[in-house]
Amino acid sequence: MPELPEVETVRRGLEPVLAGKRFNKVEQRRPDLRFPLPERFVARLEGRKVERLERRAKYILAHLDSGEVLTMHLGMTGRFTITKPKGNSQQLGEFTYEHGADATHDHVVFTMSGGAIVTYNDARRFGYMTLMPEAELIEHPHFKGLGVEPLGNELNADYLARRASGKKTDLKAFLMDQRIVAGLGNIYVCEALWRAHLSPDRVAHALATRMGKATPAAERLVGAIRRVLEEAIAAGGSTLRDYKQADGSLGYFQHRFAVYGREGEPCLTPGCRGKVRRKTQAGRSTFACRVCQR
DNA sequence: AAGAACTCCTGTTGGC
DNA sequence: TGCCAACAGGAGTTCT
Repeated sequence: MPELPEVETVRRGLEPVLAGKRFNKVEQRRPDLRFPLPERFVARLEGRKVERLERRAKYILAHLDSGEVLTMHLGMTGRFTITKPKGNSQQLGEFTYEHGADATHDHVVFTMSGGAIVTYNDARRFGYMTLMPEAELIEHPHFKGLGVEPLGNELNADYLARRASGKKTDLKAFLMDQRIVAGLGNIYVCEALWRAHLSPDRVAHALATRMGKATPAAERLVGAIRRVLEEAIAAGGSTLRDYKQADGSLGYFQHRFAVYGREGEPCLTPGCRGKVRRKTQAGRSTFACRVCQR
């Protein structure tokens, strides 16, 4: 489900109920998600304190006082629900959800020392969790080849140009590749390419000159990626704030997309007369305007 | 060996 | 209304 802005929003929502708190009780309701849950999962968590909660790419990382790190990936449909001691619930995910309404896909439940009950729900079970000593994290297959954080300084036009150099794949696949830029997904790749006026079909190495130097297209793309992610995070944050005083429903993803999900509708580029088209690339829907994205 | 296709799983949606 | 194919914010594995 979530891309970087959604994962970051979930992290921010979880932080106050996890960071500095202990796992008083951990319920594991099935042996696996996408992969088997870690060995002795419950025993290694119970009694441990979360020292801090970080995000890397689309992973949420809980650093524990045992020296281990709990990593959580939400896959396509993973979500966390926080139930506060008073009984009202807060959902960090896509859909409105009344806590307790349907526990069919509630797979892991954390009861924290602050009193919050944090439930991981994942219908498709494409999400996963791992638990390992902090030192092993950088060598772990999930993290080792991960590309740069798009909101950090490492993402710049020269980096993109260098990584794109010689790559014959198209820009859509290039940007979806977590080894290049970590955290983008189908929606934000479509949105960033639209903002940069670049066709998803353009060959990736067109971002670089023959000398491997960045092109104006690479510069535009970097700016577009940063801005769309920053705006989305800001929107997620404000939604969460509103929610705290709300009654139990959360319209979480209210961000307005320029192309994603807008097949057949007019392109929003000022002065452009094109329509948004949808096509399938690598089994995923790509939305783009053929007129202003070249 | 890069690049594309296939796969895991369940739920929702839209067309007939 | 029912049925069924298509599709869904991901990414590891297996192919060509």
